[in-house]
Amino acid sequence: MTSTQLSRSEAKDLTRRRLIRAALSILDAEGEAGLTTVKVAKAAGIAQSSFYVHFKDRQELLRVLAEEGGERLRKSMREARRQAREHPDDLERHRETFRIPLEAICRHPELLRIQVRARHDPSSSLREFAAETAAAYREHHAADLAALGYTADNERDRRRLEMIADGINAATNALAMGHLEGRYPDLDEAADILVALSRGALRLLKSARSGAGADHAADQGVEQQA
Amino acid sequence: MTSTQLSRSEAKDLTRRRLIRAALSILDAEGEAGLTTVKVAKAAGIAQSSFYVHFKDRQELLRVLAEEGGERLRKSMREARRQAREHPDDLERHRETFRIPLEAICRHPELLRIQVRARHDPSSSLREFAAETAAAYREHHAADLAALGYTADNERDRRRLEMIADGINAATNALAMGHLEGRYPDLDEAADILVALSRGALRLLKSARSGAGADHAADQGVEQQA
DNA sequence: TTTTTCACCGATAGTACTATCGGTGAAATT
DNA sequence: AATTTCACCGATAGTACTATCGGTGAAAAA
Repeated sequence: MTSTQLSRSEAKDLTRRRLIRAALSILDAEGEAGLTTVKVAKAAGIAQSSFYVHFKDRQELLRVLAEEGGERLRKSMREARRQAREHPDDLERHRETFRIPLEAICRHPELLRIQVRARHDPSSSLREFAAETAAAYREHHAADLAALGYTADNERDRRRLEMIADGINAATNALAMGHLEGRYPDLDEAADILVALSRGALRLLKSARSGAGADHAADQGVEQQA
Repeated sequence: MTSTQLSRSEAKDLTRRRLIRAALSILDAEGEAGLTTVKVAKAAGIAQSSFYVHFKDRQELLRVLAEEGGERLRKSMREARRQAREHPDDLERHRETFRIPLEAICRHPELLRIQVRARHDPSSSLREFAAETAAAYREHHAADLAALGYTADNERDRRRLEMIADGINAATNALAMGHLEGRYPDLDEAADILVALSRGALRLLKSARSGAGADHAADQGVEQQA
């Protein structure tokens, strides 16, 4: 009953969408090694040879998946930032900055899984994409922290801010994964942990501004001042 | 000139070691998909068919690699803890707790890479091993934090401690990777960041003990708690 | 010395996949 | 209505890998 007589190009486009959707699902479920033209075509309901009507070769499918996935991720991140910024309360904004990415990951865990996997697999065709995505995440998170009022105005602080963002980012992924695996039932609690982690690190950053030169010799005095 | 007439079993053992060494190197360089009996045998200097003299099949090689890798990792971790505990000074010990794992990772980055990769690859034969290793890391880190004086004596605190350990662990990996990629030249600085991150989170843990009004979690009425 | 063992070899059957090719019928164009 | 286009099909060549098999010579055992 659904078929409203499709034009040829509409039908082709639909098939292409089915292929991509099937590929994404297989990629998540079986990994890049399990993503074969046979499986994708079968899952999309066409002959294996017809796969090549839509993609030049297997590589091109991977490339398209990377673009699509990247676009979804970026969109998801933009939306998350927008939401977080809306909160008027300072503390609440800080917390939202961490809770929303957690939720975003939990909404599309397959994208993160695929990205993390590709990032560490030297044989992956998606490696470049994964590296870019990871870098974008770092910068994104660094910008978030900066938006919370922790500006870095010299080289050392900028590097530290990037390290903190990198670490918080990794922790966010780990906690989101733990939540999905059922180990951490409460996402809000995970957000609290992230807020607490970032507080400690950002205190280091703040105090660094007042301190003098020597790299880590300085932090011996850091301890916990009021 | 090196050959001191080896006995047959000695020669076989040597070949086996060569196979394992070659396999580990290929696994790191090309990923699990690139690890073929052809490549491993060739790299070890024997015929492809002779591979089966040493291993029942490809799976068994993977299994052995997982065991060997796991053993090395555990040994490395044990040693790291031992060293960290030796430091008499409190602050220094806290710092060593984070610096030493960083160094351990940098000494054997291939083991972490392989583990992380396997952990996120559903098609990996090493997945179970990777999951166990990751769990061991979490517990290990939680124990380290407990050793620093942050005991968790109720269910909520234990769960939080585990989350913190998980997050710190992920951050440790991320910073070590960043160091290896050349983004963070100074490992000591990375250790400082980790100390700072943990400080903030552990403060949350402490304050939880003193009672009611922690940051935000309290308002959820979170607790069941006997 | 004679016999047995066995680590290693080359050849090859079997499997799974990628990518191409010519054919087909319905949609689109003329 | 006649013609062209093209999404899809089945068949298949080509490639890369796994795993087995019988053979060989030197070490080990008798």
